[in-house]
Formats: sequence, structure tokens, C-alpha cells
Amino acid sequence: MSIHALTTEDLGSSAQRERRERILDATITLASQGGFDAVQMRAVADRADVALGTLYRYFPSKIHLLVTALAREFERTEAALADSRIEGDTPADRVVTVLRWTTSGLEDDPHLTEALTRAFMFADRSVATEIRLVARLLTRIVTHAMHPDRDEVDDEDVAIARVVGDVWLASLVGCVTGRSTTAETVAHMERAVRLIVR
Amino acid sequence: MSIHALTTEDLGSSAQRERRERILDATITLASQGGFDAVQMRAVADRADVALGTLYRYFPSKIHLLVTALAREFERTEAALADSRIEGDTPADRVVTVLRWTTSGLEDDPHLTEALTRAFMFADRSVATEIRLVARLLTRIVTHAMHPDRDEVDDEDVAIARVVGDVWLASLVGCVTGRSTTAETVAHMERAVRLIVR
DNA sequence: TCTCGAAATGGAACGTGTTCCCATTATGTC
DNA sequence: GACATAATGGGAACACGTTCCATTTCGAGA
Repeated sequence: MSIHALTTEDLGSSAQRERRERILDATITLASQGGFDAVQMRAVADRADVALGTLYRYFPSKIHLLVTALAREFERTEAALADSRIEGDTPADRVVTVLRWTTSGLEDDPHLTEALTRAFMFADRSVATEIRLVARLLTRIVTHAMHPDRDEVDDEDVAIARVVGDVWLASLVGCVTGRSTTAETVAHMERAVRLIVR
Repeated sequence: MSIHALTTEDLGSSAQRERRERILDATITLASQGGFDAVQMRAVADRADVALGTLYRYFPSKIHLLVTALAREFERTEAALADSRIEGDTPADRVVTVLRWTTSGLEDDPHLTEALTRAFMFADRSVATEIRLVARLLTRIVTHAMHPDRDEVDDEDVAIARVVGDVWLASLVGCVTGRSTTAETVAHMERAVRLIVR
């Protein structure tokens, strides 16, 4: 397995950018229909109208593919949140709002959630770059909810946001593994946030 | 894949109990030598002197196998902790002590840590029983550190312990995916515990 | 327009988790 | 001890992630 996936900048031609988008679209579609197991590399290649070898040239493994798709979703989420005013008077309230909002999005598409979560959790060191990107996005989403007005945040806030992110991920895993229902997950997250964010 | 793994109670004969233990021992040995990828079902079967079909009769998947092995490790950890006096004057101090202790154990055997963590994180609903067992053990270990004297704990404590467990798991994932070093992980966990446990 | 190197294609092939089958062996009952 | 049943052994077979290669297509520069 090669070390690096092709990043957006590497792709000169627009045909390549389009191929890349088609691949990620196909990934999301399949994931959303049948979850992690349904994202089969041959199926992704077929649906994206791309040869298997090409798929592997763009994304060196199924995990890279899914984690990159997750990063793209997060980027869209962040973009959507950047524009909108977040409900809530205190940082904790706003973080809860964002988590609720995100979680309900996931609830609407449990297969997709399962696929992306499991990929993220199963990743190993070779996916470090993509993982870091996702972690950074998640932290930014949380810190932005805490302080929508600020552009800069201090270390303390980042640490808090990371803990919130940890709880969020662990909660997702709990949901995906059937350890807890969505309602329980939301309640747990809310309780955790009120413990952590003050 | 069948739904249930054979639990200890199901195994009448001592030959069966021994086989089961041999399988789990082989799993730990292989995991500790080469991590998740080295735990290959044929290799486990060979080393445990058991046929592949028998292995699958005892543990319906590689994930069941690894998560069960993790549960056994946790049971031993809990037993070891139950006897010993835990250093620290406050609940937070004691929780930090326990996490440090456990984490250093994992640091000594990074391959094993990687194998067990990734299995736990990759598990799906079919492993719910084993996952729940592990989660219960983890919660008990933390609540016991918080209140070594009490036998009963209230809901609040359980909620707190679950958040701590969440952070611990997310930190492990961070370690395994190469997002953070062991030192960073320990620091992050410690900071989180002091935020959460009061 | 032609040429050349890079990218894409189509498909074979390999490794490992998982399933299946059936002959053999242990286990428990009469 | 003989039998019925279940458990085990041994190994082939299948599925899907991944690799590899021969061939074709594409696109930029002469």
C-alpha cells in the first residue's frame, strides 16, 4: 500500500478532479445504502466509471477512501455552520446544539454513519494525514460553537474541544456497535458536554 | 456469521475450557508479536492446536475473538486493582493513577494494544455482548478508582466514569493511528480527567 | 499533426477472513 | 459395550481488499 493519497492540489487536470469527485460520490452513495460492507472497491470503481487500478491510484486503500469522504462531509458541515447563527446563550449550549444537529444528520443516514465511523476507528498510521485533517475539522467545529465570534482560540479551549470530540467519537462508536440507542447517545453527549464545557 | 460466541458457561467439559483458553492465549501471543494483522485465523488455529472450523465454533469472527481477549485482559486488570491500594488522595488523582498504570502496561506492548484497540473500535452490532462486557469492566475500573471504599456508586458517578472511558478509548485510538505520542496521550487524558472528575 | 510519457483500463492473481463439507473422534445414554 | 449425537479435524472453496501487468487512451510539447 502506498503511503499517500492524491490530494486535491496534486490533481492538475479537471478530468482528474472530476474523477476524484465521482469516486467520493460513489463512496457516499454506497455507504449510505449499505454501510461499510457495501463500500466494496469493485463496486465503487464501477459506479464511478473508473477502473479498479485507477481507484487505487487515487485512494490507496478502502480506509483512505472512506476517511477522505468523511473529511469532505465535515468540510461541508463546517461551511454550513460558519454561515449560520448557532442557537444557545452559553458555550455549552451552543456545543450541545451543534452536536445535536450533527447527530441528527447522522441519525437520518445510519448506514453512512456506520461506514464512516468504522473507517475512522479502524484506520492505522498509514492514514494519519487524513485522520489529522478530520480531527482538526472536528476541533474547529467545536471551538467555533464555543466562541462563534472569535477567530483565535487558546490552548485551553482546544483541549476542551478535543475532549468533547473524544466523547463524540466514543458515543458514535457506542451507537454503531449497538451499545446504546440514539436517544441515549444524545443524552450522554449532552451530559458530558455540560461536565466539560464551562 | 453466527450471532453468539460460546461463553464460558456454555462449555461443559474441561477439555473445552482448555481449548478456549489455548485459543485466547494464542491470540494474545500473536497480537503481541505482530499486532492486528498478525492475528490470522489460520495462525491462531495452528498455534492453539485446533482446527480452523473449531476456532470458528468458539469465536464466530476475528473481532469476537479479539474483543473477548480484551475482556479477559480487563478482567485480570480489574482483579489486580481490586486487591491493591490505589495511590492518590482525590478521586481525580486515583483515576489518573489507574489510567497511567493501565496505559504504561499498554505502552509496554504496543502491538497488543493496537490489535485489541482496533478490534474494539471496528466491532459492529454482532459483537454487542462482548463490547458491553468490556464497557462494563472499564466503567467499574474507573468508578472503583474514584471510590475504592464504596461497593455501590450512583448514576452520576457512572456517567462520569463513562466519559472518562470515552476519553480513554479515543486517546488510545489517537495513539494507535499515530496522531499522538504516548506522552501526549497521557497528558491529554490527565487534563481531561481533571476537567471531568471533581 | 506526430510522438512520447503519464494516466487509465481491464482483468488476472494473491492473501486472508469466512463458510462449507464430511470423515473421524469424543461424549453421554441405554 | 453399543449406539446416537455432538464436537473436532482437515481442507477445499468463496468473497473481497489489494497488487500487478499488458494494453490502450490522453494530453502536452516538438
